[in-house]
Amino acid sequence: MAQAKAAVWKTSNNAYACILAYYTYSRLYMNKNDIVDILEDIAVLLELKGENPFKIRAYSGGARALEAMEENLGEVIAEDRLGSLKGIGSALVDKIQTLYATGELAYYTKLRDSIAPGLIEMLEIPGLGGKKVKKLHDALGVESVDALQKVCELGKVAALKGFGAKSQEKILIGIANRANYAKRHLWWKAHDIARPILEGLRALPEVDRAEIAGSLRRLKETVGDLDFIVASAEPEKIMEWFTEQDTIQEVTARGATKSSIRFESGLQADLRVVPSEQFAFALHHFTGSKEHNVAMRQRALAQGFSLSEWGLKEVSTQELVVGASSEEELFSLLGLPEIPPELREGMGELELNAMPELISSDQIRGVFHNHTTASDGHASIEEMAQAAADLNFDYLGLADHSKASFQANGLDEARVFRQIDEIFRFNESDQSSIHVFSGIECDILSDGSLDLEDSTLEALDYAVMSVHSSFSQSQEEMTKRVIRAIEHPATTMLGHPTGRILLRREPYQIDLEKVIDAAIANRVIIEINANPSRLDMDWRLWRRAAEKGLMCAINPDAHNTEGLSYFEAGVNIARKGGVPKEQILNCRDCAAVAKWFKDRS
DNA sequence: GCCGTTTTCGGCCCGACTGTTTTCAGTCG
Repeated sequence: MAQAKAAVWKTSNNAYACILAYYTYSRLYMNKNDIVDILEDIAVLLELKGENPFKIRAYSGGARALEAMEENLGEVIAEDRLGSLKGIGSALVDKIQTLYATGELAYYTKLRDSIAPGLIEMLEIPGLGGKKVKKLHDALGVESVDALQKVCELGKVAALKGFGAKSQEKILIGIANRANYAKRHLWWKAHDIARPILEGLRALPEVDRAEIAGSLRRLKETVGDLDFIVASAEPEKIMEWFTEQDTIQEVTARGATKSSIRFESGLQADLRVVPSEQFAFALHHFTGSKEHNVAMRQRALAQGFSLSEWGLKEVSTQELVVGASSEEELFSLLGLPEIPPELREGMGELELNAMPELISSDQIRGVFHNHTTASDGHASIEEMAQAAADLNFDYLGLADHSKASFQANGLDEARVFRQIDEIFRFNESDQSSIHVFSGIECDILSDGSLDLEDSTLEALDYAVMSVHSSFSQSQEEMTKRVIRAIEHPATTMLGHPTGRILLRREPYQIDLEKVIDAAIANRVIIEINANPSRLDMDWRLWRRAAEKGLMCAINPDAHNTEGLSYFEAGVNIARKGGVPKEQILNCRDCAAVAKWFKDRS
């Protein structure tokens, strides 16, 4: 349901008008994902209409069936095979074909027009579903969140049959916290909250096993909520411990085997306690992703089994197959090698012949692209080097800003040479337990030229080139600009290639396919900027880019000593992208790195 | 609205939890 709500939000009002105009005037066929969104919208709208729940389910089921279909939609329609998909009957065939061919659907337009947009927004309030929203609308004439707040404050909701004082209070709290609750959270911050809870759970004597599931376990860059899965024969005591954590703002559900809590940041956490024999299945199910689970269930069905969080059943007899004590065994029951959680995104991981070897943090020998007090950092060369040594690194790269980044106290030519000198003296001194490479984070100016003289860049060990200005250029201009910088002989690495700030700033327009090809052709490294708010370049692009030969560097972009530890977030992304260690510069020793800087091999 | 079929319509995934009601409806995942 959460997904259906999101879909409505996505295609509501103006957005839908844009999609419609796009397909109406472009003579393009509507793509599969837009049709899936519309089917999900219809399901939500029907819910608000108080329609037959099975009809509603038929629409969301149809959306899922369409989404899971791997073949080309145009071909399937042309060959008249749409109706043979399970979950898509004659009515949906008609609607999907109409949408595909015209981009429009009168049934949908009429349905949308009959429902106040405010009602869809009301579904975002926890505890309110289609039926309750309909009741609030029918009984009290409520058509917006604002109106709902007013009737709650007047006590009218509590007087409604089926509601009560508690429901009214919950709605008011839900309205007040709506922005927070809808938020996603950076993996790094969510992990900080989750780790002590997981450790606490594991320390309880009643707990056999405990894991964190969901997108946190899959190492997604942002996380919606936390899912803890625990194996135990005594759920009561675990529930008690979980719901009495002092970091909790609110307990939103507390049952015998399932509880939900909310932290001050708005982050929600669910805990499920299952018997030990179900643990592997529950952990796998709640780790997801949804797409991965769909693919797994399809594979099971093809072998005569039905897979769920409870276990693996024989379809013909409905009897449980022999259990699995681990996820590895679960995968093996379906003839698969164990797929690491971070690869479970429904992106063809079931079809991989061999699982890629994923790197680990202890293979990282050092990091590049970090700042000192010379520009906008908060620690000196010595302090940063000591912090790097404390992390057991063999080397540290320092890359302060160049002069165009005036706001960051960027270095001009003279200051660059002074810093090179300081780093040289540091490396020669007794206090250096690790080697410091002298680098720069040089601005790529708006025309693609570089912010420092060639002779200055050549005096450095390496140079990271980054865009820090003119973000609103067209995709064509930006792509050309960045590729020009990549083609400069002094360029060692490209910094944060899209400039995105997660949950805050969209990436700038850039054709990364072309950028990747140019980087490969020029032996230029693209970084994984490991700042938890960036994680740029995105993991979704890495598998294919690495297969084509792109080199990677994991760069914490640290502005203080603590920031060096962000490299762990970059390791997560390299794992998720399946980048092999041979193509990660940080996995090489100091001499090999120096060699790469010299001749790029 | 889909499916399967005893072909013309009945059943549809389901368990956990909350709140309101006192046996159940609605929400959530």
